Amino acid sequence: MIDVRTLRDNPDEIRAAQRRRGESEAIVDELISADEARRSSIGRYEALRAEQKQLGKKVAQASGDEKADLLARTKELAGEVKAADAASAEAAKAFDALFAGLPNLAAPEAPEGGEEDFVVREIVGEPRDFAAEGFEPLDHLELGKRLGAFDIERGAKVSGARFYFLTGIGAQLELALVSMAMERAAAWGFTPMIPPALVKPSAMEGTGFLGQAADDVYHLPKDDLFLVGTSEVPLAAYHSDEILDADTLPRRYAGFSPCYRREAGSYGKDTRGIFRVHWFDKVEMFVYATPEDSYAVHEELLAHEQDWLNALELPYRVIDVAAGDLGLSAIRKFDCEAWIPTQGKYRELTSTSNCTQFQARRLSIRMRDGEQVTPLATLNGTLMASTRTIIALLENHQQADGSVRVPKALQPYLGGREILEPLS
RNA sequence: GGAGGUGUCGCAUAGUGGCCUAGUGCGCCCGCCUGCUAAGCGGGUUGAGGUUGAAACCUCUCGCGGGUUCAAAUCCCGCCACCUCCGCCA
Repeated sequence: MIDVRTLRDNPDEIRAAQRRRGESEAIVDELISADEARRSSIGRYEALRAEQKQLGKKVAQASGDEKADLLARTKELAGEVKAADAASAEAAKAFDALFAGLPNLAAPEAPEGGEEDFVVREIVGEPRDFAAEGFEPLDHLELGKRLGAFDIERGAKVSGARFYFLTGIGAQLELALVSMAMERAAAWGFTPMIPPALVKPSAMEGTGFLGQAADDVYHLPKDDLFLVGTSEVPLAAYHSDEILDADTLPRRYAGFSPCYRREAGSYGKDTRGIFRVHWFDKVEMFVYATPEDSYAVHEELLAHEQDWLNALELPYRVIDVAAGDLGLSAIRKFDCEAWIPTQGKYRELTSTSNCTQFQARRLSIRMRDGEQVTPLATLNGTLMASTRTIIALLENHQQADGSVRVPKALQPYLGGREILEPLS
């Protein structure tokens, strides 16, 4: 959530952000009146409660008729206090429900508009000219079959559509990528983490995934637990209800976990291969920082992501995601999209968001800076999303004979292999 | 899954219905004293919210949520976490 004081003192800033996100401006006025109702009901309750406490002390000292009189008044008061308490709790609940649905502001730098209105920040590398090389590139599914890297049919047999087994070199490739990513992250000052992939509702709610994205989340009703769609969720909740010393910031974590996504509403989209799946594994960077530092940290995360894609020798572009496509929590978001030859387009491989204090307020994560205790900023960024990284590697580094070249930086993690050969 | 125990301020502990506006010790911060340090002395030391120009002030916060009562750290119920034991299990 954003700072309530912004709502009171500067509602136009929120209206402007809502407009740029293509979201309702009317919610601002609803929030303002809900906030007023909430505050006045708190005032009523507190006045009654203060009187009750005062009289309670007198009761203890009084005796005889005096005590009987006081008890009569105080008994009546007890009912009023209870009613006022209930009324203020209800008003608070109404406000909170509305407020929780309000997205973060949008950075002024974020492009205005929807999904298609991103701005290209940078293009790195050049897509290969397969025609010039004299062969038609195979898509990742075909390459995967020849290499024995994954098995879609049996994934569907065992778990359903959009599931797969990574097999043979595919499984080895993932482990190599994970090791390489974790090792690099550790060298950059990130603490390697393997977090739980099953979390309580508060963690899901706090990171903002039960809003617009709720349909995309797996829920286990019997235990009221959620399967995370990214380790951002447990890594953000890791320090919930804590006050961190500002001197210890930024704190950088790199989490490796499975990610589960229902992909509701994506029927018929990206059905071929393992591009869009219900489960994949990912190494995610997560940083707790001061709000002032968050902008620089965001650039740092982007630089790490680019460094990673450079090491894998993939052609890609960086886009500045438009306000309407930021999601609930982010104020700004950069995606790195790798070139997928057989699709003839750039597709998202990594994404980094600055959530400023939005998640920290929901999860109650604060920092102590001298005398001040204030919410801190959280940021996240993908380092290595296994399936899409494997797709990009196979397609971009394929050779005319169906083999795949292993980029130099990855070779040590595959026992020095330079080429992945088709099975037979 | 079953039985029992524990949960109080950063840490340790006191507190069995009103004198708790939660005491004490340690730690920490500020000051005094002192060749320096230590000791000693005095003061401060959870967080959230309301109100205000600001301060004063008020409300909430003794694991969490309900209940009983005029009044709850204290009594009752539910939940959570941790510990011990039994069962099951990678």
